[in-house]
Parts: sequence; structure tokens; C-alpha cells
Amino acid sequence: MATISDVAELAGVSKATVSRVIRGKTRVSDTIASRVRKAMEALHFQPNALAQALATSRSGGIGMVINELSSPYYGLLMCGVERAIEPRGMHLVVASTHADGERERDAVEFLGQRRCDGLVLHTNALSDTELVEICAHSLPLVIVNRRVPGLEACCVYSDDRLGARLATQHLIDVGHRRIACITGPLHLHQSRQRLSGYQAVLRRAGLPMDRSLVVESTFTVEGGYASALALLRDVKDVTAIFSQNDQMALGVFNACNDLGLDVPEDISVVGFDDIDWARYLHPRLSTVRQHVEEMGFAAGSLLMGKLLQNDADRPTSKAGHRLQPSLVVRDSVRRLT
Amino acid sequence: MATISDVAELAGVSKATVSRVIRGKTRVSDTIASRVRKAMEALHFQPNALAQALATSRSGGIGMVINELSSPYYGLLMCGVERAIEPRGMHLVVASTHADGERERDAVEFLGQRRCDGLVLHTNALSDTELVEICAHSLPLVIVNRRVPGLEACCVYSDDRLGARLATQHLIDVGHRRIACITGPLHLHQSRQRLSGYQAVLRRAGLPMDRSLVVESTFTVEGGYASALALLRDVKDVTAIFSQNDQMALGVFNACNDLGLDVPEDISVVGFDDIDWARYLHPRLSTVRQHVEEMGFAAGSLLMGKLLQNDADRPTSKAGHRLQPSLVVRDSVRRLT
DNA sequence: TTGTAGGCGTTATCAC
DNA sequence: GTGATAACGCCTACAA
Repeated sequence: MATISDVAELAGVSKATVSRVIRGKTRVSDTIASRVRKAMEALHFQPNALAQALATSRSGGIGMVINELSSPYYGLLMCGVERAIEPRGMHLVVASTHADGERERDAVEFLGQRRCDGLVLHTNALSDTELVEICAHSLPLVIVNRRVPGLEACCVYSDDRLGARLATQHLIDVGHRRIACITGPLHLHQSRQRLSGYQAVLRRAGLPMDRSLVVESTFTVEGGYASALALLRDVKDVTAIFSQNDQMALGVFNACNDLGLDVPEDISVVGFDDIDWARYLHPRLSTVRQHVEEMGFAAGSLLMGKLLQNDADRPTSKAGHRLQPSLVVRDSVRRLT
Repeated sequence: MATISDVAELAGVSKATVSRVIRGKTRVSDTIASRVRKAMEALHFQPNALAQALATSRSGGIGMVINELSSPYYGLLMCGVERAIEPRGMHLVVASTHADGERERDAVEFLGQRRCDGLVLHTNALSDTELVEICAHSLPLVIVNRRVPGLEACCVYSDDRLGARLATQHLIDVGHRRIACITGPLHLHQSRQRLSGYQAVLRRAGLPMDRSLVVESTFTVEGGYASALALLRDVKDVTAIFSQNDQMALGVFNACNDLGLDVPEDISVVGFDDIDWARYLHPRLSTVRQHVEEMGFAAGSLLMGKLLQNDADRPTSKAGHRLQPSLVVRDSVRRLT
């Protein structure tokens, strides 16, 4: 593969001049410039970005660590980040961790070694203190979908408690009183936040906090199915279920179907996330929309701001960001009385 | 950020020795090794992968160009590739193109400049001849989901014609005769292949080739909905619809619903892809399963083989791969008579 | 086993 | 405007 020296030789100029026409910042006489360009063509010259990065110590890469490549959630998140960084000429280097703590650590290290210019982190297993540590000894970074105490300015997250409150309040508003909640794994911050929002609304409404109304599940269709089956069998008088994500809500649909219960006639269901096919279910799923792509975009923008600031000490708003989820009312909730 | 020289100095050894303990290939005396490691710890040393890549001319990155980051299809594809390359210590660098020709070209160039060790290409807009050209002047590469004449050994793809034949034959087997086909955009290779499979089966069954039974659409739920609406309004006696992907099949479901038609009682539907939620629809969607992740895995493996071969002239099977889709029978097709 | 020195492909700082 | 030349951080013969 041709190098800058080959081009210089063929064009009869110095490497420095070739470099100048590559970068296009400093002026080069037109005759020489075109000669150089011709030589580049002839040799199929492609500048070596690695060498450039080494020389300038800016790689143009933004590292992103996520759980799964094959999940609509992370797809949207990546999209959002990409949309924010692409106009600044940066690109994405992704590392997936399958939510494994060891792999999360490895990923951060890996992207660091690759000298990314910045990091967007979505981690589950890493503890707050670990994250603080990483933030201190690593690249400029933004933490997404999580609020880490002490790192607020680096965090972009969705207000899960608020989302859960919206969902629960909606059910109460239309007359439900026995409202169950199917949660995600409770070791996840998100699940606990959503549970807390649900409980807060019940409490404020003066409704009894029946422990049997809360069942922990797995954020999958199968999980939702099994949990709903158990719930509807064991607990009496449930008229509504708040499912902490849409996949589980779909499981609830299927469970109701198998039990001969109609949604929303017999059981009302509210989901969480508003994944792309929520609107296509029968009945169309009422849910809480998380602005996932927006979150990615905000994270990317925040990071870009930090980088600019580092470069130029230009004053930039560097505050973290909390996004507001919103209720999407469709057809899976029935008005009581 | 600490460099290898800093470590060398602190440990009182030469850079070469530090390099040796980093790479771990050549032997270093235990006492010195541990001294070096201690120094690395102390300095939070992280080897600069860019410099390593420059020196060794192997970056450990596999470039992948895809249409969209936020699509379950590409998610699975990426997953498959990752699964194949990760054990070999390689990682993924993704570039998304939104199916735009210019961006597809840019992406290939971009990943080339980044000196990826190999490429996995999913392109729509690039022509066969362009791909041949790229293949000649670029990195080792594998083309996915497409069979490029002259580049068969580099292609991993799914047999779309076969898939369409399976779907159509299934409908005929259970007694359908007026079978419509909603296609994707016909400028896409895939759409044409699937259409061709559909037509071949009709022909062999001696069924009339009614042009009005074929309607071009857009591979989206909305596209399927609109096309089905038009189709069921304008064309008589249709008892079954072969939808060239699952999203459109969902659109067909919705259209039938709005027209007061029952699936499968009034209209039978077969989809294509078997995306994750196909099994959760009501009725559960009969469809053709594309082994997308397998395709990614096969592509990744093929590429790894090529790289090994380049390195060592080791004889490796370097044949391309055609994957067989399979029919998944669920509940959206009704047996006639 | 360890050190020396040259090279990987660019950019950047000087002079001219 | 253009050309030497020294970084950038690491690897790898080769020599010791």
C-alpha cells in the first residue's frame, strides 16, 4: 500500500508538501498541488489514519460500550450517538459486553488503548466507585442511562422514576386500584427506579402496598409471560399490570390470551420503552416512551462539548442531562367505571 | 499518558524489554518482568494500540459496513460477525451508510484508511463492478447477503429464491391458488430474487401469472399496510399473501384487521425473515427464517480464514457460502378444502 | 536474556 | 510556498 513517501517521490516534492495537500489547511501552489493529487491517484494512495492519529494524538474515534449489538435499544442508542458525532468527523468504535462486569472493564481498557478521543459508556455491572475511578484515569467520557453520584456532569439518563409514575398514575386516573407491577431484575438500577416510582404513586394515592402485587422478572417476553401467569393465578382482583418493559408486556398479552382473559377488557396493561413494534400489537400497547435515540444524541453532544473544551478551553455547557420519558396512551388500558 | 519509555525508565530497563513483557511472546527473566509490571501499574500504563498497529501493520480491527445501526437485522449480523472474530482477538469497527451509495463508498475508504485487517461489506447501492474493483484495490473482504459474479469466493449470502419458493410452495400445498406477493423495492437484489422464487413456484404449479397479484412496497410496516389495503380492494379472490418481509406482513395483518378480514380465516399470510417478534404476533406469523446471525458468523469466519491464509499461506477453505433459509410454520396460514 | 538502533507513516517546527 | 528533520509510541532484527 502506497505511503506518503511514494507519493512525494513520484510527484517530485517533499513528504511535507504531500502532507499539506492531504490536510488542505495550509496553502500549496496550484501546480504542485495538482501534481501531488495526480500522484496520489496513480498510486491509489490512502492516508494511513493510524499514523495520522499517532502523530496528532487524535484518532477521531469515539468508543462506545454497550451490552448487546443485537438489541433495538442499543441500536437506537448507537444511532443517536452517531448522529451527534458524525458531523464533527468522528466515528464510532463499539464494544459489546453482554452485561458482563469483566467484559465491561475490558471494553473500557480496550477502547482506551485504541486511543479513542472519548467514551460513551453504558454499563450495568460496574459499580459507581469503579466508574469514578475510570473517569479519573481514563479518557473524557459520558455515562449513559445512569446517574452516578459525583459524576453528574458526565451522565445522561432517563428519569425512570418519572416514567413509572406516569404509567402508574395513568392507571389510577382511569380507575384502577389493584395494580400489579412486573419488574426487571432488581439488581439493575433501572428496575429499582421504576419500582420506586410505581410505589410512590400508590402511596400517594393511599393505596395499600401489597407485596404480592410486585413480581420480579427478566425483561424478556418469556419472563413477562411466566410472571403474568403466576400473578394472575395467585393474586386476586388484579385489574391492571404495569410491566417494566414492553417485551414483558407482550408476554403479559400472551399470558392473558392463554388464560382466556381479554386485554384491555379484563386486564389493562402498560409497558415501558415504546419499542418499535409496541404500536403494532393487538391491542396497541399503551406505554412509556423512553427517548433512547435522543439520549444517545445528548450523550454524543455532551461528549463533543467536553472534547472541544479540552482542546480550546472554550467555555462549554458541560452539564449532564436528564431526559423526561412520556406517556403514550394507546388501547391496552380500559377505563373503569 | 505514560509511554513505554516511561515504564522502561522507571523499571531501569530498555524499551525493548518492556515491549517484550507487553507482548509476552519472548521470554523475559522473572525478576525483570515483575519489575516492569510493577512500573506499568504505577504509571497506569496502557499500550498505545495505534502505535502497535503502525509498527506491526495489523490493527486487530475488522471493518463492517451496514445500512443501519438500529435495525434488528444488522444487529444480528454484527453479533454473528463479532462472535466469529472475537475469539481471534479482533474487534469490530462499524460504519453505517443508510443505504446511500456515496456513503457506502466513503465507508469502505474510511475503514481502509483506518487500516482494518479486513472488511465485511453489506452494501445495496454499490454495483457489482464497483465491488470487484474495491475487492482488487482494497483489504481482504467478505461480501454479505449478496452474490457478486466473479467474487463468489468472497460472498456469504442467503438463498432468497429458495426462501421464496418455500413460502409459496407452502401456500400451494395447503390449497391456495390466488396467492399475492408484496415485494420490497425491486431495485434491491433481494426483492428480485424473492419475486423470482415466488414466480417459479407458481409457474411450476401451472398457476396463471397474474401481474396484478404482485405489488411493490417498501419493507416497512406502513408499506405492507398500504399495499395490502390496495391489493385486497382491487384484486379479487386473493386467499393468501406472501409478504417479502415480516414487517410488511405485520402491515398486512393490520390492513386485514381494518378491513374486517380475519387472518388466517379469510386471508393467509407468510412473511420472510423471522424477526424476533414474528412468533409473538396474533396469529403467530408463519414465515421463512433467514439465519442472519449465522450469516454474520459465516462471513466473519470466512474472513478470518482469508487473513490466516494471507499470513501463513496456510491452505484454508476459502469458499463462499450460501445459507439455506427454512420455513417456519405457525398459525397465519389456513388449510383450504 | 537484554540492549541498540532503525523503521512503521504521518504531522509539525523550523529554517530557507 | 517548500523542504529537512525531529517527534509520535511501539516493534523487531541484530548484536552483545
